[in-house]
Amino acid sequence: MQATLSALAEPNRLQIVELLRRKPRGVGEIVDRLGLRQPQVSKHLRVLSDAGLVEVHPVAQQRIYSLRAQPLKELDAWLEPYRRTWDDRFDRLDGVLRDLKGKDKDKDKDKDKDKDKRDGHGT
Amino acid sequence: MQATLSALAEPNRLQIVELLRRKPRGVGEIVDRLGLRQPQVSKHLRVLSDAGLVEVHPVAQQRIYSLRAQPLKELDAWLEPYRRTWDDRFDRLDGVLRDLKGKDKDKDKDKDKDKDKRDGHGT
DNA sequence: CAGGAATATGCCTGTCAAGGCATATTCTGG
DNA sequence: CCAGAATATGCCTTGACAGGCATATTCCTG
Repeated sequence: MQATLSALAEPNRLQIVELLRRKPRGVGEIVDRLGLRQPQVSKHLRVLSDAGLVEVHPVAQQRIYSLRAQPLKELDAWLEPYRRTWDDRFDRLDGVLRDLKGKDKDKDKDKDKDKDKRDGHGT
Repeated sequence: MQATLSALAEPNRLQIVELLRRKPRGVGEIVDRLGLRQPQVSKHLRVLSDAGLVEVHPVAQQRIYSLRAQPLKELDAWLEPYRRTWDDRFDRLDGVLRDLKGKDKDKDKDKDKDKDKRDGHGT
């Protein structure tokens, strides 16, 4: 996840990924389309490859790079819990604010703290 | 999109976001939970804020930060075209490879290549 | 108004990553 | 084996950025 995000955070890399979304392509074609230098594209592809975002298939002296679905699926899965809150959770801010304003000394115990304890974030 | 990805690419920032997914929190609480130094947390929150990922609500001297849905929704939307290809498109690699092997001077039949003259970096 | 809590900012430093460039590497055909 | 195409690597330089720390700022309370 972290790896996926880091890899996609680079603009050129993101473009490469978007380019590969259509179909697999050789390095030269990517160089051509994005107007980048060949070595740099190779390096970006390396990073993407290390992140598992692309895979390569040699054809003669060419290397055809194609997208791998898994990392993006994981990103999709990561978004899942957020999707769930988009509807009702976000506007509970008011409640929290009100709660904070009406706080007193007894809150030192943090009664709502232990309920946060059980999270289970997997990334 | 780019901004969102860059912001989330930083591990601590990602953790902050995941922390805020549960509910809005003040800076101090984040500092406490993640074991980071306060100034650094403030800086990360600043970045997240600039990226539109969080918003702040002052309550006395406290600043309550909460998640904003939009950027994540956009990320979700960005994934949409990929979701579509996860089923059938990715294994068309064989076809492309076969195609490349059997071609001599026949370039790709894509026609959107004339607009790749752009040098800028785009979004 | 003073004191103090909660945050934000400024400055400095070390690290790391991206671009540029030359060159190595791999593969094909003759 | 040689030449050449397609791609990868190594080295160097520079800029962005995260962390550390001191300090400024804001706001509440007595």
